[in-house]
Amino acid sequence: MPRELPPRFDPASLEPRWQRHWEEKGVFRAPPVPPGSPHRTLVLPPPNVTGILHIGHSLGGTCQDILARFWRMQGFPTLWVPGVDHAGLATQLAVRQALQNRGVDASSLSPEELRREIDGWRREKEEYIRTQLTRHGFSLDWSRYVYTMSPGYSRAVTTAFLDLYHRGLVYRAERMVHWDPKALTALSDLEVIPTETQGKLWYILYPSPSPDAPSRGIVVATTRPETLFGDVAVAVHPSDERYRGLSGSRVRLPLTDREIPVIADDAVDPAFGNGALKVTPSHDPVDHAIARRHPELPSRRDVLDERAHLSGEWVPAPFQGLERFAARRAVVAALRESGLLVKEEPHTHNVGYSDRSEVPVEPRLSLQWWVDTREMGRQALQAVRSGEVEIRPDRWLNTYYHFFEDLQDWCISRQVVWGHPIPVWYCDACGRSDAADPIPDRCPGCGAAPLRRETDVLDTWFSSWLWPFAVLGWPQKTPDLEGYFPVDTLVTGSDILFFWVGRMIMASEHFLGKAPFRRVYLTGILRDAQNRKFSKHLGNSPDPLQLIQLHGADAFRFGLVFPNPTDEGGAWDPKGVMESSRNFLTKVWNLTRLILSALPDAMDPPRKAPPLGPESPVPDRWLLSRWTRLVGEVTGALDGAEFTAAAGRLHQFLWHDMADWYAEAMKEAWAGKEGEPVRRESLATALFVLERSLRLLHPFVPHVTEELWHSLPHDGESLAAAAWPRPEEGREDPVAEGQMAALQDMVRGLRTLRADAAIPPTHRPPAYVRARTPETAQVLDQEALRRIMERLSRSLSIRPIREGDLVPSQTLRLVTPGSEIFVEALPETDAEELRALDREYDRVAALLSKARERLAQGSFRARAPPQVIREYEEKEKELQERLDLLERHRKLGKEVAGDPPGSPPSGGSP
RNA sequence: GGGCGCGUGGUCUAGCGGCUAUGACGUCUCCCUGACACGGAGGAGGUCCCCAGUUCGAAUCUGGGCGCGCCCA
Repeated sequence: MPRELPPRFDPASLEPRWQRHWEEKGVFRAPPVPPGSPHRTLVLPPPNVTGILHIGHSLGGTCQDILARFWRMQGFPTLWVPGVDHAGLATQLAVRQALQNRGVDASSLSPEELRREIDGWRREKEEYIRTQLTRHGFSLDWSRYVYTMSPGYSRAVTTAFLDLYHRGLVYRAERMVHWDPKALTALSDLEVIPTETQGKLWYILYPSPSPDAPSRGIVVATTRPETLFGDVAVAVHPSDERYRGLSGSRVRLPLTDREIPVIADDAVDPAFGNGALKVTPSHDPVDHAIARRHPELPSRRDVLDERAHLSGEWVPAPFQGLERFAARRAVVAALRESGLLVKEEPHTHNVGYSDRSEVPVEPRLSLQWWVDTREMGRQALQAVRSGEVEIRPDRWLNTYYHFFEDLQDWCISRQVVWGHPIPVWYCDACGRSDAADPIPDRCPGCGAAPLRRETDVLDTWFSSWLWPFAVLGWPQKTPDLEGYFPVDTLVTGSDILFFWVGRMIMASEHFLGKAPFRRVYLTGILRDAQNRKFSKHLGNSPDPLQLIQLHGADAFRFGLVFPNPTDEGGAWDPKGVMESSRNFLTKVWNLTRLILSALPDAMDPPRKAPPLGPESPVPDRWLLSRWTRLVGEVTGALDGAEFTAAAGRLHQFLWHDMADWYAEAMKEAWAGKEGEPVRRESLATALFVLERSLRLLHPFVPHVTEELWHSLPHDGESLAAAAWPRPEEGREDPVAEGQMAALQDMVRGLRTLRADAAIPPTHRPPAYVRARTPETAQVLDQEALRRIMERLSRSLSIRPIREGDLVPSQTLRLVTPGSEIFVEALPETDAEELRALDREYDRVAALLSKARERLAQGSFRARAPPQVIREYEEKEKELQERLDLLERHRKLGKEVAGDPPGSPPSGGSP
């Protein structure tokens, strides 16, 4: 039953009410589906339990919720799985910090105690994240909630490891890794943030061993002098003239009595420094590769320990135990003292910082577990190449190809306590080792017990790459896995295209033989008003929950999707954006109030479109026609994941078409007597279009649309479960569209004239209008439309005239594309109007000469398609006519002071 | 250094061979007109980054340059 609405809406009271309603009705609970039957699936990229959701999560979640609600309304069984990620190292470090704030030293705890601490923390955060997601209004199926360290999910991780291990695709090897010397673990590439750093470049003389040598030595440029004790050679480019003949000779390693060879290698950049490179195989990946290419060189010579302190047999006594930056100062001082420091210059370069502990990462040789990605990478590349997986926007395709064409093996071991254990055992008695779950009590080879368990844990990405199928129950063949896999669209940020998206495709192709999703939609990365990424470090990311409390979830969601494109990111200023989307929602709210207040008490729910005919009011026919096209456009846009375009069309339609023109045109008719047929028919149209438009808008702003929908006559108990409209429900009406456009053209002309001439709002002069097009003439013939025009233009009367008809002399004049307009006015009001006439004359003259130029071109007439030539000719004619009228009006305007009454409007032609 | 992408009123943006270049925000003027001042009406504001080329015709296609961003070294 219709009921009263307050003039403003209060999201804080209305939103939680609908969230409870959906939850109680189980609207988001996905039904079981038989394999192969139509359905839709989404999986929420699991946020880290470490922290709280940020704006990027809100953006991705909103896009997914729009799809989920759209699909559900289209009638598809739809599953959207929520979950969180244990986020290994990140969580461990956060808890370590929290403990420290409480005065507890984490390293004093046993791994078991630390794990318990972390798990307690995780439960707290989990709850908050769930609240955050719920308050967005996301239509997640919480009965399918997944946590990556739950027993079920952990089984998927172990199964995946064992499978790869037994196929020989997981191996253990000593390689160069990113090492975090503070957290004491290897890091993935993702966890290393290249940071532009102001450093120095030191030029160091590596002297010749004997005084009678042809040169005094080689000057090497380096940013890391402290590693020189680990040098095994000096390398130069083979074609570098400066060092011709030196390859094969030897130089002395500064600050030691050792000698190292000079070698030639292509990897050396002759343009960097002096073109000579110190080769430190244990502490630089490039150097390591060089050393391996030269079998005569040792490929390992560690001088930094796991905490990045100088240590080991190669480090001279005075430098032993120095921390890396202290060591750097000490080495530079010693070099300066011994005269081997040739020069130092400022140098800006990229240094990798640990995203977790924020210290520079140390390249380090260490024994780690690796995934052989050659075959899986090939499949992941193929899945996208073949179109099995679609990437949107497609400009990311090249980036994706580029990455997978040069894929490196993947380091999956981490030296932390918080993560999935690696199911590998070692027998210290006989040296055997193998992978098994659970690990055996005693060694199957020699019978020794107990076995030593691998203490490294798995990289978090090794669990999240299984997400799209592990959340559905894999490795078990659950009904969800059989019915709902694969996922339709994966929505995530473009920054994890490789680290997550690519690896999920690898995993799915390998373990299930098909792609995990049909489409990937990459959202942009939002930035703040100063164009900085929203990030934890900068502390510039507002908590979405606060924004929701402040402005409402609906305004927040709409502001994320419109007007900034969801795939572009860019500057996003919460204040401005939220205000404008809230204004839009208030507009929709009030439009509903207006229609509601006009509605008769006993109005049926709009079950189908009113049967409008040629006799029905033009604005009603026009609105239904526009709406019919709107349905097609919004549906098409959502099918193509064009969220911003869909939102923009709805915004345009509801605000400008429906509220500004349609409601303004009809509200006088609505205020008429109960029984009038026009009134009833028009309100039926208004109700139908409004109710159906609320359905279209619902996926974007679910709460407010639900509230409004319930205030209108409606069928069903939830808008979220209402059917998605189809264009066939409406009707296109080109005639009404043409006439309405003509009406708008005239009304705009009249309004412009009033404003230009500064006619006071209370003054309602009569207006004379001559049609220049058939549509304009049709409009002027209809009394009802003239009434509407009078209202919209605040004219006393609209009087159609013909060429040559007389109008009062004291008139303002205007020529629009479809009409010629005269408004009775006082002489002193028209000075500005004359200036406007002049401006318009110049503008039209410019357009005309452009069109003329084109037509005068012989080659244009010879080569352009006839259709285009005709268009230009018509345009020229129209512009010419308009220009003539403008010219006459200008002349008349200037003579107006002395004009006798009753002068012809357009130059007095017969 | 290599690769990819993007440059459209003050800001963000649509358009991707032929409309008088779209819209939002901001700004200016007038208006509290019976849904809404979180509003209405009307303005001002543009070398479509620059230079060549292709074409009858270029914001749109091609090449080069400049600027910015991202990814990989």
